[in-house]
Amino acid sequence: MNYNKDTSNKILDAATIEFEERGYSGARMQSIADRAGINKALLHYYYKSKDALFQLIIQKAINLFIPNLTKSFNESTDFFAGLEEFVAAYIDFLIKHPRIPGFITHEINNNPERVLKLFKASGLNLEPLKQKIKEAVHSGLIIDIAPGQLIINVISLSAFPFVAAPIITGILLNNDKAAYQQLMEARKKEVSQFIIKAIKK
Amino acid sequence: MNYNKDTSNKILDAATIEFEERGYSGARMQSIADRAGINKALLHYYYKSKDALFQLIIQKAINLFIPNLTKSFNESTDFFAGLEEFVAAYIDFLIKHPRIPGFITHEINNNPERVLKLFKASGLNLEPLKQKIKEAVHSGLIIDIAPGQLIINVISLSAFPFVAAPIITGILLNNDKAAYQQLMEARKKEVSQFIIKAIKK
DNA sequence: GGCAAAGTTAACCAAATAGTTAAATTTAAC
DNA sequence: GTTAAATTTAACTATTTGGTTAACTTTGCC
Repeated sequence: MNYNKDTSNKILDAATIEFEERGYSGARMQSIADRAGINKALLHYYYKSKDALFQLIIQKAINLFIPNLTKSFNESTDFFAGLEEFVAAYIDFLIKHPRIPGFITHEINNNPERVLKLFKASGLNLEPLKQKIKEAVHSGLIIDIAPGQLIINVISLSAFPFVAAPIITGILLNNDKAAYQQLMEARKKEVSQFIIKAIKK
Repeated sequence: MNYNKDTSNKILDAATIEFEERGYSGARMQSIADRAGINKALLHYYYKSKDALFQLIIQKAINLFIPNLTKSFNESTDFFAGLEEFVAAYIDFLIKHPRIPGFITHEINNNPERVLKLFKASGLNLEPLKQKIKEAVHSGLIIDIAPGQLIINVISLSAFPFVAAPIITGILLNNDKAAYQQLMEARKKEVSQFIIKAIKK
């Protein structure tokens, strides 16, 4: 069995686009082959099945989506600076991969067991982060807020505008895509400021 | 052509569940028939096609999803009270229809033109709300924030935790579904408080 | 019980889909 | 030019899917 690394990557890139755009059910192997500029037989030569390919793609998406939350905060001596840094980096990442949150949330709602297993396999550990939030509360630095709620708020404000991109663009911005991009860029700072103001004592 | 209203509704309910769970591509007419407790031939007798059925379901979902934003705020003399009222009612609605935001965002990313058309057909007009936010900024009641950004933040904080329900339940709450329900109930108040603190001068 | 309305069955259709296979062709390296 | 590696072609398979149809059965009403 021989593989060309270039071809393999072309397939992965094509499959990423296809699965992100259409989800597992809507994606088509022929379409992936077309996108990759190969024939379907070669696609099956390189990747055993649709399912095998999907597994790789969503695993990668999850590993990209899960920011190293604990690292970002643990390395920052200043709670608020760490938050700002995280939000900016995270939104920046999402600007480059705008479809990932929607892809993941759709698939995890379709097959919770399978996708959650991948989340857990990624080694995500939120306890240090929760602890750090608790300490900030305890020390009087921020208001009394449950760590889980704060984490949810941070991710919601960062990710949902990408999930809802067509609505925002179409309804709020009169189909002005450039305006949408500006809005997202602006959120790198606006979201963290919003959050900090909300929690600062 | 004769129709039994009861049967018609059973089909709509079944289709709602099927489309919300699997999306358009993943939904199966046989599955919808099974859920409704009828045979597939009758399903086609009542609804011409998968597409026709889907159109009805997503139209209804959008009409439910779009809260009457302007009404809620226009009727409230107090900006913050109006915000609190809206958030509580909106999250309450989402608790009852937890899959709607994920359904809509997935489908609108799959077929933006079609779904956006439905949004526009729903008569949503955000200008009065934007105006009200501008006035609150101008009068010094709230910080200087772009109306669009505030609207995005309110909807993000309200809706995304439902889109991300399996992640929150599985990762943050150790698969404790009751805890998830409590968390969502708590958000009726926590979200509005978070927002008000973030924007209040 | 009769009859019309509503629903079911069973078989069917065409198209699409993921996947397969062997032979042929092209590419790349020497 | 030769050869091995990589890719393509063309045809195929089995299954699934949305949709159809006519005959039959069940239900509800009078």
